[in-house]
Amino acid sequence: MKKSLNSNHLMTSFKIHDHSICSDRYKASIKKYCYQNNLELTPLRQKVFEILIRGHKPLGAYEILDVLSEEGFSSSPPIAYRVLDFLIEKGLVHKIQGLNSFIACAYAGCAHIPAFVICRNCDNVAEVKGEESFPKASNSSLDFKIENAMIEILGICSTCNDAGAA
Amino acid sequence: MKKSLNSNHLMTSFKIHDHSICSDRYKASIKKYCYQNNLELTPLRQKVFEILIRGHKPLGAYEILDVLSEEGFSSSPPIAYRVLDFLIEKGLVHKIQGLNSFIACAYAGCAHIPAFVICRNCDNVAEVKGEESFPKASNSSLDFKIENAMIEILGICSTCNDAGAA
DNA sequence: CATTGTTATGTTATAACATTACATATAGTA
DNA sequence: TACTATATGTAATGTTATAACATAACAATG
Repeated sequence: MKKSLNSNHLMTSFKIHDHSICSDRYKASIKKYCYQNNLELTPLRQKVFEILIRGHKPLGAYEILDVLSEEGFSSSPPIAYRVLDFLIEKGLVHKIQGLNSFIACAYAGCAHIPAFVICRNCDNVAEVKGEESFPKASNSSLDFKIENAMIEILGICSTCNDAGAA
Repeated sequence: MKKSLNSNHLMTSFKIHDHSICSDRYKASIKKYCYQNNLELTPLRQKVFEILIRGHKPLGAYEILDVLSEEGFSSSPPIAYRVLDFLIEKGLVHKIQGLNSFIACAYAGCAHIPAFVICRNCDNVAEVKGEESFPKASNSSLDFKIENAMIEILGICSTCNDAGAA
């Protein structure tokens, strides 16, 4: 069985780890996805994605703009929002509504309902597959046609918990 | 067994119904809750809550402010946000993150993880209990201490679906 | 009954997040 | 060449939310 990107993602997001491994996986993942789907991975798009995968913390649009500005790119708001819209539409990035912020998809190219596990202490976020963790969110007995779902779980990760965070 | 407030809530939110029944239930519910918990249910708080329970559509803070203004109340932003913060803190109102809007709690006084079923056509929203519909959101095998969750299910309600909404 | 403390309300200004509308650039192609 | 589509650039504006400060209303206490 093929191992999906970051199959042990939940553990790594909240732990000290060699992030270059994550980073390389994300990069390979977006390149492959864009190539297979004939999507233009322009320098700007690549840059925004690269900024997002520097860590496991979601970034706000204006944080992304600050980094773009520092690194020589244009940085008026639509620059970020347009690229983010593109990446979100293609399923390469998700928006975390509760934080008004954005995070690279951990399962790009793999149909899923995203669910996020958010540590309120260290701000790291792990993505898990909603349909596995919360089956009813995608397959419900409700008299309702489900199209999409937002699942955001808040709390304290084990690392912060062990360190005694309130 | 005691019937909880709006046990058939999911059905009524999306259907034509005698809303005065819902309305009376919400009002009784907040009064009882405030009385039991020694909370001041001031005219402003009562008004904001009353505005929210006029229908099953969540309202944005500025929509609430417009109504307050029309109906002779002060209407600078903090007026609404402060009352909403109070009502949210007490569990009488929830914020729907995906819509930047607010809705009265259907299960006030009853500990629960709220989950929302949102029709993208008619904008009505039904609240269901997250821990019943999505048990893993509250009781997880994840190595993570869950404190809260936001579950928002998007799609088309049966009424809109039957009416042929795209 | 004056003082103090507390909770709630009121107002201005501004921060933070997001979009509209329009201009320019670039690449492919009839 | 000129037409088309896509991507990027920029100014202005819209929307959502909070900070900071001032006042009102009321209860508790000496």
